[in-house]
Amino acid sequence: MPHLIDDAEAMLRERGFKVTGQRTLLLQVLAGQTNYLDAEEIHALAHMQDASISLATVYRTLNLFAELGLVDHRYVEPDHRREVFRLSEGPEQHYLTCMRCGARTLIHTDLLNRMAHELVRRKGVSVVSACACFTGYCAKCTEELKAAGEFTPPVE
Amino acid sequence: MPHLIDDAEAMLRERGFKVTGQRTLLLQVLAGQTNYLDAEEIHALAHMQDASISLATVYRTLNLFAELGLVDHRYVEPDHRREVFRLSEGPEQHYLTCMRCGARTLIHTDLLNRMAHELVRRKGVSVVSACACFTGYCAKCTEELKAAGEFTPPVE
DNA sequence: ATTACTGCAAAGGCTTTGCATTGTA
DNA sequence: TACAATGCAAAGCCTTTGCAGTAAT
Repeated sequence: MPHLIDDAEAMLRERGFKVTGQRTLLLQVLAGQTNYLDAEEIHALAHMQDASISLATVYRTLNLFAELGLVDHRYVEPDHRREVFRLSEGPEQHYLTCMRCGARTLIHTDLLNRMAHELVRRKGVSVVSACACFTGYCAKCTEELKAAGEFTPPVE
Repeated sequence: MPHLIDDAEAMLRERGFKVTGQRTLLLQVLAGQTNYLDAEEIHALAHMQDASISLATVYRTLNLFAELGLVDHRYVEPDHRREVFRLSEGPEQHYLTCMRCGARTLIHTDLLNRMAHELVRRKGVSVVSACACFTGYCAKCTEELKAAGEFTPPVE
């Protein structure tokens, strides 16, 4: 875990960026999370360690990290309103977001990767990032809605 | 094609909504397009027929149509900034959007549908909509970048 | 005659940006 | 000492909303 942060800082220096307290702090915050968080959530966590860090810096830093490939950034909520971020180590994660309770159900992405590969092979394009957003109801809400007879059968 | 509009208008009436000139016009505009368009593009097209139609009405109408299932609405651009709309007849379409020239490459969605079905089967969830956004370079730009030696091999 | 719908302009929510200041190298 | 990075506040961008007026049933 500290490894990751050291590597990231080395990368920053290598590319001529400065290693500031804010950048180190944000790396620590991100390293402590496995889920995707939005900028405000990340800011709130960072703020506990350094009350002076600004939201603007959080945005600027996350965007820099994304450009450097240090973080994944995606839209996960059904409304695609806010972007979410996560350190980019580890496997890609995709979710189904529940329209009723907001719960996220993790999705295996082997099929998504297959789609990307097929695209490359068949169309000659290059895929830089793939994002899948599923919207619907989580298992619990699906049950409850069925039990209540309020269930309009969805697309599938 | 007029069929489609008549059906939509019948549906509006059935559900207690009024069939206004603006709604009919927007149905016509949408019926004349196969691609996804954003609200401003749709407004521009409608504006040519009725200079008094407002962007607010376009948004309200598109959202109503989406709730009624008359239009698909999704985020297609890499930045996910603006939502795009299309009449929901016809098969789902997904794209890879080129980061260099903006071109959209159509993607077959059988694998995406398989993903959705697997999700339902394995996790007990219900899938209402699935959205896949691929970002990268189109075939032409991939070629050109390779030729220019400017190509950093992407994720795939 | 109702009551939904529209246009306008203002507000909302998330993100970016200009500028003076601070801090890294 | 240079110059990138920061904080603050303002602006940007897309979308929604309140309200008074208009139009569909």
